[in-house]
Amino acid sequence: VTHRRRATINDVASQAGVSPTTVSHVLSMRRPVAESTRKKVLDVIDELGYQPHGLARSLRMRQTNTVALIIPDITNPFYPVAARGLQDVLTDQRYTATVCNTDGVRQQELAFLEQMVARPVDGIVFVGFEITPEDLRPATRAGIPLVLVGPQFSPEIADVVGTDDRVGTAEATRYLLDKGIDRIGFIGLHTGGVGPSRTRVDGYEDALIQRGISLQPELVAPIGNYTREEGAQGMRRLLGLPEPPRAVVCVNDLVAIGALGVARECGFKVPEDVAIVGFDDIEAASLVDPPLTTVANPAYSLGQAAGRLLLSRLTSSYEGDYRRIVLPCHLVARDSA
Amino acid sequence: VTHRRRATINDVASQAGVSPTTVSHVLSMRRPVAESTRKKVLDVIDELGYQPHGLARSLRMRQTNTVALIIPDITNPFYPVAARGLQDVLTDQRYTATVCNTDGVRQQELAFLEQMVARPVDGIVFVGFEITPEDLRPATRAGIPLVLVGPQFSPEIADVVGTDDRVGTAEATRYLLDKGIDRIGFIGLHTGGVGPSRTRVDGYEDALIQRGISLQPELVAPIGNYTREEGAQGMRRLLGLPEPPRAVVCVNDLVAIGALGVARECGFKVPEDVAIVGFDDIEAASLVDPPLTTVANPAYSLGQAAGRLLLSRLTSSYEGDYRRIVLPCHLVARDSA
DNA sequence: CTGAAAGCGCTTACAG
DNA sequence: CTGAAAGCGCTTACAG
Repeated sequence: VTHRRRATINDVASQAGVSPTTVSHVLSMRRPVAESTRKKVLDVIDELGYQPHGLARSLRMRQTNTVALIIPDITNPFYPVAARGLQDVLTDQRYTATVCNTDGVRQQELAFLEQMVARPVDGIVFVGFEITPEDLRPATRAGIPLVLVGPQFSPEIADVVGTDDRVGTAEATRYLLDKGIDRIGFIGLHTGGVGPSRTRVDGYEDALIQRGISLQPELVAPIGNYTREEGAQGMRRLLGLPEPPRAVVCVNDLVAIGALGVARECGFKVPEDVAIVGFDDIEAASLVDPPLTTVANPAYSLGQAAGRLLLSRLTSSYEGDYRRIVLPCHLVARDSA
Repeated sequence: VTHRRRATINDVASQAGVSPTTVSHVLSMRRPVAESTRKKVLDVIDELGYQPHGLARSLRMRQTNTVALIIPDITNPFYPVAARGLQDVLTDQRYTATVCNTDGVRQQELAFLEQMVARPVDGIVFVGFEITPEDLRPATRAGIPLVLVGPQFSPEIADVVGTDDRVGTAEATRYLLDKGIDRIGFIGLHTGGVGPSRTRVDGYEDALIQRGISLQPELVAPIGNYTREEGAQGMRRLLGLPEPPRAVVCVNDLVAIGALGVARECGFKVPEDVAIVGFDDIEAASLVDPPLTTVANPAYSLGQAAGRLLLSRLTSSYEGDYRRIVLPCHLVARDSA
């Protein structure tokens, strides 16, 4: 346990016989320093193992090089990929990300937002389910750039990135209709706030309406979380209907995989008796039996895009209008539908 | 874009007609404040929307409430679960985690370690592949508590948590031997540093030796990364042998899933022609076809344990010897072996 | 080419 | 019950 006090810039200065000002400048190179003193200072820095204290520098420079990533749950396989996209972009500019899991619970979303604003971080990437523009006030008031992730947001109060999932689910639904199936269900209308499920349900409805098929409310199964368990539950409800659907569009792959399990348990053959399509194309989608037909969601690119939007305001000092980036998604036809 | 300057403790103080000292104390409750002034201060705080500046507080209190999680890749499904375990423990004590992806590259591991020490963070959870005790000097010198994750570490320089995977792979190997298979391969000896693969190979060898079966070096396929692709490659090599193995133990599930795909491509039936067992029991393991026999790795508990070890030094000011927590793992028999 | 001093926004001995 | 002042470790006008 041999830790002596960490060396400060003053230690370096006195040992090198110069002022802290000069030490600071040899490090930042923001003004010329005589070669001889520069060398001397560098030697002492090396000898003492001096490293500038990041916090002190941040306080002074009003810049922390830290960004918050607020998501529902890193354990949901969509987010690690998005997080990686974000981090790869941030790392290039020496920014790091603090990740917060909210479980999509409004109270937690608000708490983390406030905590991150208080710290403060330089920017926030927010994947919020229950959040409304009003809730973002703390961040905007503090002048902290924000990127909202989700197709349901409009760029009124922050930059926005999202997937064009309304078109995506519509495409998936049309794919089913084209197979001659017209009794199609949907699992995953979020019982809580608005959430991204709204746009996906919309796409599903778009396709049906476009083909002149009347919407049947009982074919839409709401769930509280986007997990296998809830997907299974939703599927049980749908299959328990007097006249069960012949195909089901799911709000995401996890839910679809849950539904898949239940279908088989209940003796339904997939896709013959009931076809299933997911959303996201997580790694597991291609691994289940049968491999899942799904809509590929460009998670990594989404994370990158969010990072770039943020960095444009942090490092390129962009101050223009809020922007909206909508990434296309596309159907990946496999065997479950 | 209506952000006025963030209110400081001085703003509150002057507006409330008291000293910053008093404002600080009504917030920290570390000394009594007259009820009337307390109320007055609270009102002003509310009015101005004042929130203490976390950085300033951290600098003064020498405590940042931030922990670094340094891992190879959040995209590898083992880590999100471990990260969640860690974060759930941290959140209770108002700590947050910054996550760093090193891709298991030594240079990156060192760079992030240094960066986090410089910040500084209060503690570090390190899942290092290429790291040696020497490399941790920057952290220990700075007196920053460290938790090393991996079965290959001994608690000489930091607290350690790991899975008993030597015993786990031995159990898996014995399971195959008990099925009458004695030509068994191993995919995933890491070509780079020591890494956790060493202990898993050891377990595999333990079981063979125990049964008096001689080790065949050509049956051990080294790979550079623990991915599906590399797993596939390793399997191709093994199946290309003049006398291919009848079963394969894989360093983790991703590798096993890669191997599974290749086996089928090459016309081998699993488990009849070649049995496959993985390690970790990630979510996808139960979803592939056939469902993977694997060794369950308690990722979430591992993350929790790491968090608790860290917090014991950060909040309970434990200063005793370094501890080592080894969590048991167990075989989950499914259909691939 | 270099330094003294102020200040980022807090907390906490010290004093009354 | 309360406040003035020092200090956490930096950076940066300002001055010479």
